[in-house]
Amino acid sequence: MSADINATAASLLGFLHDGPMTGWDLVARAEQTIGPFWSLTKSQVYRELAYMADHGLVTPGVTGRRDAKPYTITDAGRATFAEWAARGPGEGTIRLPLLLFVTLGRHLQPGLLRSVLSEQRAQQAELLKHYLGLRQVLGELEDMDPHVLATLEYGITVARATVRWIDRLPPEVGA
Amino acid sequence: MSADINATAASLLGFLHDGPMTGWDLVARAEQTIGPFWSLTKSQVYRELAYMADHGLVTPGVTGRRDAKPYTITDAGRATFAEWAARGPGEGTIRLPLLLFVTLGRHLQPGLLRSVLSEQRAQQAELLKHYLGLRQVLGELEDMDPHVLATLEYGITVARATVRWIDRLPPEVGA
DNA sequence: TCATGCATGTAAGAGGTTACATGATTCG
DNA sequence: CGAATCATGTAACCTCTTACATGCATGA
Repeated sequence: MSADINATAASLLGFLHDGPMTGWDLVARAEQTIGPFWSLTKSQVYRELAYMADHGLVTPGVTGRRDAKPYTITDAGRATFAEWAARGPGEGTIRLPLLLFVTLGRHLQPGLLRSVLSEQRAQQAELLKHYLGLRQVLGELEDMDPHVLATLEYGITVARATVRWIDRLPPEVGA
Repeated sequence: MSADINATAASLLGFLHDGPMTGWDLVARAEQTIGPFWSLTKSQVYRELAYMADHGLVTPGVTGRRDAKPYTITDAGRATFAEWAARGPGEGTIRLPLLLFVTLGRHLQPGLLRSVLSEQRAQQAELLKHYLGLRQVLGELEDMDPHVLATLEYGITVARATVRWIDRLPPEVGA
């Protein structure tokens, strides 16, 4: 019946439940709230917005400052989103070159894997620190959505697990 | 100088360091060793193998049983792989609809998020059990590559972390 | 006024998925 | 003999990334 949408478009409809937003806003919002687990590029966003406007899932509002064009979700949009959500989250995509490096470790030049791992450890530790600071700040806000906090918590969990995993790697790895 | 390859092709070259393999073998190998963290489809594999054969990075051997065509990595292939590896692992891609669901939790029909989370918990717990069994078996093998074991360990770490994360989610999530 | 940030969009190409088509071999 | 598995490949399509092009607004 209603228009077919992909996961990217669906996520935009999801964000639009909070009120009208421009393409720019949507990119920023996604980046801030689920950045690492749900990437979006502006090209995708503008394309999906155009498609959805064509199909009546969103309606463009009056152009504001700097050509900003806010889109509002329609009833059809909400219905389409609900249908999409009812199908459940699919499998998702994970492609971690770091893990590929580890798997192929014995075919890499000596030392490369070790240096890659230690760099990665530093990055993850930094990220973890950043997340913890964010949790501190956001946790004190009055009407903070617990769902957004839960996503942050996942980031913390995974970053911490990754650091520990690197620390506990046996010395043969990368030797 | 040498041919430009993408990460997918590079991973195939990596696997081919272990000896000649057919496209079919490569898909199976990837699936078994880094399945969840490095997905490959056969279409991609056959495409990249053809491209690499064109550029002298691999050479097809004589067709064996059932049209099986084994590819052997060449010196140029090894050099190209080493160059690719020297550039380090890039950022990777992660796109988890589950996290999107959590983020958008308050816009989902009542109960949906909770049921999705409990299903996910069951899946992860199952996966964890599977990994632990695998570790048991592989750990006892004599000449098991510690790098492959390390990848498995990452899977265990992340699955465990995910289960705990779900268990510790505050009751407001999905309420 | 000049750099920076806001804001939209197009074009081209690379990468990835799905469906289709074909046939050999093995095992029960 | 029939089903399952091995094995290769093509075609169409969708999705995603990168580079390019344009211009308004703000603040130093």
